[in-house]
Amino acid sequence: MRNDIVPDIVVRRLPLYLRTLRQVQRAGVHTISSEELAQYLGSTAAQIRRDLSFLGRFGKQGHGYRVHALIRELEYALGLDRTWDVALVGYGNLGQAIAHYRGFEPNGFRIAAIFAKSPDHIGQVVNGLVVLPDSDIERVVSELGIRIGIIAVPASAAQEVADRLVSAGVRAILNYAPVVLRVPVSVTVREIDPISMLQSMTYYLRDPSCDEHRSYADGDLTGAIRAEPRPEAR
Amino acid sequence: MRNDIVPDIVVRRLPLYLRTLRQVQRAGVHTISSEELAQYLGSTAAQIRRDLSFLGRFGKQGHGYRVHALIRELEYALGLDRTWDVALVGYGNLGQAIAHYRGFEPNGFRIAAIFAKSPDHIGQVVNGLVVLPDSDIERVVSELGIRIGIIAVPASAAQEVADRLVSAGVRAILNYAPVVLRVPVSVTVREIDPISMLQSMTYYLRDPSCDEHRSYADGDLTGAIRAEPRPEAR
DNA sequence: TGGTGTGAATACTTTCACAGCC
DNA sequence: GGCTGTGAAAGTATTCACACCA
Repeated sequence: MRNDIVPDIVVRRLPLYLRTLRQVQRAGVHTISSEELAQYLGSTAAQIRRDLSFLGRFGKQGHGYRVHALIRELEYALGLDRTWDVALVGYGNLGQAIAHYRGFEPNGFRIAAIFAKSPDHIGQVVNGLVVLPDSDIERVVSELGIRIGIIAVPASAAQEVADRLVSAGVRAILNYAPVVLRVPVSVTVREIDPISMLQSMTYYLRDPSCDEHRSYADGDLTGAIRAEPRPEAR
Repeated sequence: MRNDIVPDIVVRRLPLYLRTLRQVQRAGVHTISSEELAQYLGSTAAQIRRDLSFLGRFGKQGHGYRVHALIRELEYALGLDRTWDVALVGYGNLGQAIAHYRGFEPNGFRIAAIFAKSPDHIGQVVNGLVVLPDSDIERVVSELGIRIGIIAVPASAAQEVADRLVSAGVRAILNYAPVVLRVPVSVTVREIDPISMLQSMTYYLRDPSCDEHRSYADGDLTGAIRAEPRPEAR
């Protein structure tokens, strides 16, 4: 296992490799080449080989990768050979949708505490979990040793929530609020911002007539996994 | 207005600039320097100046940028000087949460049609909109001239939905399903995948003791807007 | 004086292409 | 023969640093 630092851009792609490998495994595939995997991912064989080489040498020349073994390696590298407790803050529309989402558990994440500010929400029960007042964040999160937080509160409250989570020991935050959070470098933040995504896509939609800067030349696929989807092509 | 092609990575940052500018505008600020804006964004002044220079020369030496004028320029560049109709496909937990989200309209997006597969969902009414059967996608989307789709269906159905949306004329897709969609290059796709985000963050959480590759040297902030948040620091 | 816009330098990422191995 | 792992090249993105300007 090489421990050259793995670039963050590579780390972000690893879960997609994992997801795809699990999929082909379910389909009964035991061995896969970088070329085949690239096909599934809309990526390139070279990129996949390079990315995986940051973690180690898992392939067999002439054969490709053993799907099962590679899944294990990725799970290990990503720290997914265990279950992670998560604290959810916010129980409005979005927070409730997140709390009811059934995709966390099968992927190794468990919502272990839910916090809200509104008295309407506090005390509600979801999946056997009582929604707690946000003033309990510090105590409960640190008592449970939770390292991951999900922020689903309005923008105006997000920074305060982030500060509390961090002071309670959280070191990874999934932020649904449309604000840039200020956190120490020891904390990783990932933003989910549908509005920004829509707003950046409209750049490519404006004015479908004067398209001279978008000359969709080849029949290539989007390749959502590539560094830059380049909807404007070459 | 320069029309050098704007790199996609820059296009993706423009909405964040817009969001921040609107925020400071609400706070009564009329003029802002790249340095101040960078402060708000956890970015750098040079990056902001470079990014904006792809769109034109909007600043005044010695003064900075007029907030109002810059907002207008960004709105124009992003095609946000109008309202965009959006088709939502999927009306499960997630689709319902999206349908009820109040953040689209104030940002220039309007859910103009909702489609579902399940008979339980078809016929329901939200915001005066009847949930239609997904077999209507082609007809309704093309009749309404909708160019933007949101996919909130299970992974197994996502590709088929994408194909239908595209054949109905959609050219931008916000995809909540955990699959890589195959679409023509003329279509832009942005993925929202909380599980992948969590799974990539756990990379930085494994094994808090042997931290030799993470030596959070400086007191820098996360800078979620930078190309690479580099939680592993230098 | 203070801050923009941008060449030039640096840093990072992807792709090419091939030696080496199963 | 077929496919990995990786140097080297090419391509992008960020940062520096400064001429220039209001």
